[in-house]
Amino acid sequence: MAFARQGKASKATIFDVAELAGVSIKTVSRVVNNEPNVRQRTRDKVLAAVGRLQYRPNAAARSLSGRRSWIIGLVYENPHEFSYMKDVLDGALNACEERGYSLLLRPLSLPHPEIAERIERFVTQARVEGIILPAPMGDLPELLRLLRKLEIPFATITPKTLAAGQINILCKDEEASFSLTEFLIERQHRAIGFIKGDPEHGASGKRLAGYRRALKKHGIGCQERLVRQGYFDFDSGKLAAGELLDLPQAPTAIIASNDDMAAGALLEARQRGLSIPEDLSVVGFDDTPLASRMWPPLTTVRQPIREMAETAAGLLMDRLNGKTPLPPKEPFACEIVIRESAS
Amino acid sequence: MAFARQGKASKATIFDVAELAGVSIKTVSRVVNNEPNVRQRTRDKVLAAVGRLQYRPNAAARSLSGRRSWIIGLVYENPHEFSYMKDVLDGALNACEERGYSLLLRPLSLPHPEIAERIERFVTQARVEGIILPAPMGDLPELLRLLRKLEIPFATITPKTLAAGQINILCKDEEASFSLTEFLIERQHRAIGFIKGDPEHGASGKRLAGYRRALKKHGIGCQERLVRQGYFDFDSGKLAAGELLDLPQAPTAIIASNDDMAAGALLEARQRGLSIPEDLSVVGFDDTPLASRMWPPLTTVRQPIREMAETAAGLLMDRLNGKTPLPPKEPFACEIVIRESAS
DNA sequence: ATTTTGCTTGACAGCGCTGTCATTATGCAG
DNA sequence: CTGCATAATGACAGCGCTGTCAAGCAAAAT
Repeated sequence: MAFARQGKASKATIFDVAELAGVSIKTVSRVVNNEPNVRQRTRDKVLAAVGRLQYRPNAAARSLSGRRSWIIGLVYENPHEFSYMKDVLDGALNACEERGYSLLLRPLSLPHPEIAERIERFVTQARVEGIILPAPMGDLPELLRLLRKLEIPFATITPKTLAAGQINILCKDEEASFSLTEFLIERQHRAIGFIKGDPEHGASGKRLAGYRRALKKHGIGCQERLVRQGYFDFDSGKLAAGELLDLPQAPTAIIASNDDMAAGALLEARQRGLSIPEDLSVVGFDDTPLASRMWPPLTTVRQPIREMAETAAGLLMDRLNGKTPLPPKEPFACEIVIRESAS
Repeated sequence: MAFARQGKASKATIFDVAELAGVSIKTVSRVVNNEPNVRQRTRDKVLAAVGRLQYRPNAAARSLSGRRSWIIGLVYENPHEFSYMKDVLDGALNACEERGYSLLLRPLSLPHPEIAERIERFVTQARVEGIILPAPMGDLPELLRLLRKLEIPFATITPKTLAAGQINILCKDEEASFSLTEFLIERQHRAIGFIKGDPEHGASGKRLAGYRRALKKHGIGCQERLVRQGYFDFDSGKLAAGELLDLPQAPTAIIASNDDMAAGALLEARQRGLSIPEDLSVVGFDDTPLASRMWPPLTTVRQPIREMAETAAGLLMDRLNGKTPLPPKEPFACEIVIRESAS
């Protein structure tokens, strides 16, 4: 049917559809929302009218009336190196689209003096129904307290400590780190340096634990001087690597708790004239785009961040819709990506 | 159907505030929206009540009633290397927060068979008021046609061709490329290879033009065999660099139209045993985090993407609010960041 | 045949806010 | 003081949808 569509002016409402289909608006509502107890014949009539009028329910009206905003929030620390967050974003967006939700973003820089205020405004104004908290947001007591007070359900991604009564998505960080360390041990490394991640992140402790367990299993004492603090950023990785390489008996391999720090370590080594991997092996975590673009390409651990975020968002929305949550999921598996920075 | 538990967040309504302040709801509305013609005394009373009740206007009600969604959309091509988009996102988010707007994202992968449908649904469902189109979205005829039909204002960021009657944000790509090329010429390079960007992006043509103009100015003929096609991604950069280095008289410097391709070029050179910058200089565009993390750190051009996006979003919202647009802005300036990949 | 049950459908009252327009202060010139 | 312009304020009708509840109706049960 060739309707002269006159721009946005001619927006069909539920009334128009009801009239065209010869039913009540309530029935249209039922069909559009896929509610049960509508005869197939009726459903078809309505659907036809919807198609003919290009009807799209008005989100604002739906929210106001239904007291549901169909919005979830993603609260994150805004990092310089965004690749982790990009995956989280992609996953969350995907899950939202599937279920007809919208996603609102709220970047934060930590530490933030008015976290509570900012988030309260965020939640309260847009009527956000639930929130996704990628690391390290899942471990801010003040934030968690606020969300509980507001009775806003949330889903954490790789938190340090599990949030009781909420959705928590994990991955096998400890095991991955264990395997990565063994990988190095198998290649005859005995002095393996380790650069820790930001202590605020859940992954940091687990990665360290995996490293220690592997050393122990192979009868290599873990020397504390080989373990240095980093903060998941390039500069701290470079710095920590410098300390390690300054040691009287410098390590022959360095495990950095993420790729950005590994890149820093690589640079530091380079500047000292070391060649990689001949003089020093370096490995990282996360398999960011950076890892495959560096020279030499970085051996690293790939986590299914995208899927984890998608799962987190999906379970959160299911919960908001009253579906009983599945039994707690098995943590996601990681995978070592072998490239050329270690031998 | 189970209902999401409505948190305590949604408490006071405009009625409560009106009652406490002893005025009508309309007056509360006026104060909250900063409308004129309210006596100071009254305004204070209302504000006090707002504070006491922690009142936050309900966005859905406001949208429904005011026929304004206070939402703008960001439609982007979802790239593997996200740093450009991260800056766009930060800028847009910032502008939105300042003005009380929400930002909705819609990633797309191009070419997309149902662009129009997807975007129409996006716009129409959430009642998006305006859209930000970072490159290359500003040059999709089908998309622009749709938005015009829907009467949705938009702002393009570095489009190839200016969108008439809309906001267009540009930067001095041509000049930056000119300077970058001169930088190389001053260092005695005479055979300078150029890897073009994705022809769909506005920046690609301008960067090429700047390169050509610089060669011309210095009396160096532009040899077409030194210009290769790339697509802004790592692999295409590597490939193009390979072609360039296979030439009988290979270039001594390569300009890649972005950092990701420069990284690819660097890898290719490396694999041929070339050392950078002694045997080959390589420069890029964008100053992504990658640029400073590579070895050697990349000489590149920094564009103020964040500010550009913030400006785009800001002007767009101003326009939506009936403010007369400022006279067309001067294109944003770029800056060469000199590091160690060229000499 | 009549009642019961369960499936379908519709009438209607809001949800919380803004736009419109009427009404009431207030200020100021005459 | 009076009258009139103008500033302040309020009454009220929706915006487009969903929740509630009651009514209609057909098949199953008695």
